[in-house]
Amino acid sequence: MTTADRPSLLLVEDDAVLGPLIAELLDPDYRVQLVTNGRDGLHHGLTGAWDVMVIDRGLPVMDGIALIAALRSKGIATPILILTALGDADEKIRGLDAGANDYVTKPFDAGELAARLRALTRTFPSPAPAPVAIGDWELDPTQRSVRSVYGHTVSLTAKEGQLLAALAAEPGRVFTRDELLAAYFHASDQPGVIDTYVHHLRRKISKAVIRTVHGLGYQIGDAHE
Amino acid sequence: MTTADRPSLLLVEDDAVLGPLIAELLDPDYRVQLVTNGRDGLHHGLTGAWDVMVIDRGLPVMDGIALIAALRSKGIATPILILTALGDADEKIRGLDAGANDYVTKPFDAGELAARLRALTRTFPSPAPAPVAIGDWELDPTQRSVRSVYGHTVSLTAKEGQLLAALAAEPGRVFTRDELLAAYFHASDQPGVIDTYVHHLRRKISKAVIRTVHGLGYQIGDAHE
DNA sequence: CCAGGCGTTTAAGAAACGCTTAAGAAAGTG
DNA sequence: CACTTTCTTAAGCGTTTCTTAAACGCCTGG
Repeated sequence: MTTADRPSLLLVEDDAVLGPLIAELLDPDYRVQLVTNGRDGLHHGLTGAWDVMVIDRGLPVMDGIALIAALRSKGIATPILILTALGDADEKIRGLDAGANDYVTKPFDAGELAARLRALTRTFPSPAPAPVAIGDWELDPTQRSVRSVYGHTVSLTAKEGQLLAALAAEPGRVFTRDELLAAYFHASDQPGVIDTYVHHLRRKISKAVIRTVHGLGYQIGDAHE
Repeated sequence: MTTADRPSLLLVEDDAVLGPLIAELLDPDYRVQLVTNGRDGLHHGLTGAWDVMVIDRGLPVMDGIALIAALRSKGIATPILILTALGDADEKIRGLDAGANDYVTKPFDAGELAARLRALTRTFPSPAPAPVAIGDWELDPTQRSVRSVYGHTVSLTAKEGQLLAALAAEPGRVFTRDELLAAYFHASDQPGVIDTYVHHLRRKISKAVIRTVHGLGYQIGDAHE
């Protein structure tokens, strides 16, 4: 997962034409995930770490208002913008009071939508991703450092952090050098780079954290204990 | 300051009829202070502790957009709603990008305005103007000076104070240059400005206060144990 | 047990990044 | 309006990080 990318946006829109259109419209500025009904919206909204959500008022399976109320009741504080054809004042009041932060009616101006999204993301800084546990250590991706269970903190470089995060993402799985290379380094790099960074990590953290699988690659934790 | 009463609302509206009308409309839910020009708006906005502001787009003495930009550049983060007759998309974009959080066009529905204000005040649970401790230093709430534990006082410029306050607001968190830039400087500024102010702060206060995280940004406190 | 492959460790050049300085532009002040 | 302070840009230089490469040691199959 790349960290310093565009903000992530969850778009819940059932219209088969409008959905992809809006997604494309927002694509230059956001990493857009499009889902087409309320149930999927709820699932993604609860499980993903979104910077902002755009939700259609009228949705199949689960209504937009109900979706927002459900998300808010679960403690999701992500800014939400309602996008809908229903423009009368009572509808707006109901949507905003359900927990939405803004309300835009179709037809909408693309620039205005973008500006309103900017205003929302500006005031709600993205929540920090959760730290990853690795044996006796804890990796904080936002800070690029690992802290041992007894308070000692070691700071990592960008590549060291990416490599460690990649391995820790699926404990027990063996990653080949080529997999790691393709995901986090330049395509032109030699597979030997990985060895070098594994060495750096072992020196900084502890030798036992990363295990070598001879002839295959590297692995973290969870072998057969 | 703020009692456990209704939230405080600063209304900047020059129309002699509409101003008192809106004030009366909002009176059941807010403690409304009405001023009728941009200069007074700026003065009240800077000196008072407001929960939310409603600002007219077209104002005598100082334009609404200019007023908002001025408030934001001084570090005022209070939610702002623009209320205006100018409804075309470009105007909205300009207003929102100047730092407003919402934009309502006249004629407006009273219930919708109230709902949008609720959405704004709900999401911003009122600022906490507490003095901030930074290592051996204490940052004055006015953000214009720091005092060391042994009485020595150093005065800061506005930007220096804002930068330090931003970093100190979340000790341990790493802020990227872009985050700091977006929050407290003009959008057109180069990220390098941050480096310059970090240098100024380190010279005025002490080198150890602000930590560099290579490739990411800057951080205060909470890293070396 | 030996040989060849594979992994580990070091070192060093290249590239990216941050620090510092200086100077012009803008804003504030009397 | 002139003066001072503050803000912003840009460029040179030093440091950290990235990548390559080569020497050395360990593992595994025959």
